[in-house]
Amino acid sequence: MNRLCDMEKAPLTPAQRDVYDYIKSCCGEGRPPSYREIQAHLGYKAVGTVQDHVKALIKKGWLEKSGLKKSTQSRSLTPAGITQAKARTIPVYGEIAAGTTRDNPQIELGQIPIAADWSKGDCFALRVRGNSMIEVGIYEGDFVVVDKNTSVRSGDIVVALYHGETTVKRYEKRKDGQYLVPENATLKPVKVEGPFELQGKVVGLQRKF
Amino acid sequence: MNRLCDMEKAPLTPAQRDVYDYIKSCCGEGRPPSYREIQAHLGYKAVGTVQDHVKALIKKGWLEKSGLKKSTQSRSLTPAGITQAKARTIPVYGEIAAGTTRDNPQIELGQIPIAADWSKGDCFALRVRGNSMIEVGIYEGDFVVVDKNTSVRSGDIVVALYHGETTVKRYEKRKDGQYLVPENATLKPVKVEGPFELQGKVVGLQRKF
DNA sequence: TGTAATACCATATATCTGTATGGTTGAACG
DNA sequence: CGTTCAACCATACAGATATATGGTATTACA
Repeated sequence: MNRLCDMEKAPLTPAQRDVYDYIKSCCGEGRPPSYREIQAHLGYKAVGTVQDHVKALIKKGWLEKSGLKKSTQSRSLTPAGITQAKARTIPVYGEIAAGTTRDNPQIELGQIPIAADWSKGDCFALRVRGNSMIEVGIYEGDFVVVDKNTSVRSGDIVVALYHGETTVKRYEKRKDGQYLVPENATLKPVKVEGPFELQGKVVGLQRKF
Repeated sequence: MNRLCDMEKAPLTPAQRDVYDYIKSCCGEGRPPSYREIQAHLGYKAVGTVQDHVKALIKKGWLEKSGLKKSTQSRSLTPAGITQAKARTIPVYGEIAAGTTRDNPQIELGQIPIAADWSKGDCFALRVRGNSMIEVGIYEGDFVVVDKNTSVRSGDIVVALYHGETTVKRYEKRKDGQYLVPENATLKPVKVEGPFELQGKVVGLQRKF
């Protein structure tokens, strides 16, 4: 299989790839490694060996030093191209519980990045349960990105809290009241009666296969 | 609107929240800060102040030290309980042209962020055209995230270049040959004959509403 | 009044970390 | 043959880093 991008980078030697892979994996798990951690992991007997490889990797454009100042360069090695550019991270909730009071808190499952241009406002992500929206391509397990502050109009897909349950539905304002409409032929629209809360408008979706 | 998260932990004092927020933001941008970086950022005149707050944050369960050994604890402070999402930007191609040579380069439409844990390998995003995969929730206009290096197995959703066209399909290896199978009842599987190329495996999807 | 908690400051130190310097070995190349 | 280069090893050191110790001032509380 040919390579479609990253052609500008010079190819790596096996030893260099080992070093690069380890640095990359460390960064993915939290923080960049120190030179001596790389040394230990790959079984070298000298730091200088790591220095040589890192120097080569930087020269070839595979690594960058995030440390701006010379004074704070400890653990600053990161793979080039992994940037925070125009991304922002938002919290992921497994479930939006009723009330959301101090006694009934939200559980944050993690953080996911979204493109900054998806929304300017206050957002969160919600893991979708159920198949009520499969006809618009929203599946169980997907993460919907929800904007809390955008005003909701009739026809928008929303996250609503109703009868103590959080659901993703299409919101419709009809003559005889408000409706939460599923996009699944086997389910029927629900007329909203009593208290309910619009948690926000769905502005995006992410799915991991 | 009310706050949806982080209520289960003991509440933070304003000073503690400042420290926590800074650590969290640093982790999102690449690497955890050192005590002295926290000190400088918040304008303290002593490291001990930071020590006190960090100690309190750990005790209350807001922070964790990822450094397992006592010997390597530099820059090991990370928010507890949440897997810090590393954002990674990948190029978006509108179309994957045949050949992909130096004379026929890829046109990069932009960059989008993905969670770094989606894939370790070389990735790109592709804007989906057509409705051949609507039954697995891939719609026109969606961005599929494609991993170039992951090995493709029968049954995977792939991006393939065939007859000069780039398509998203399910790849199947049958007794009588290779097939590109659409997930749309109105379309039929295509048996691959002649040259074709697997551009990569679809590992994720993003949609903007 | 005593005591505990918060929020600071000042100083000291063992260890970690990046970097510099110089050397060895073996393969590739003209 | 000499040269280059990748891939190592050994040692040294200035500055960064986490940590420990011991302060002061304020507030809250019983």
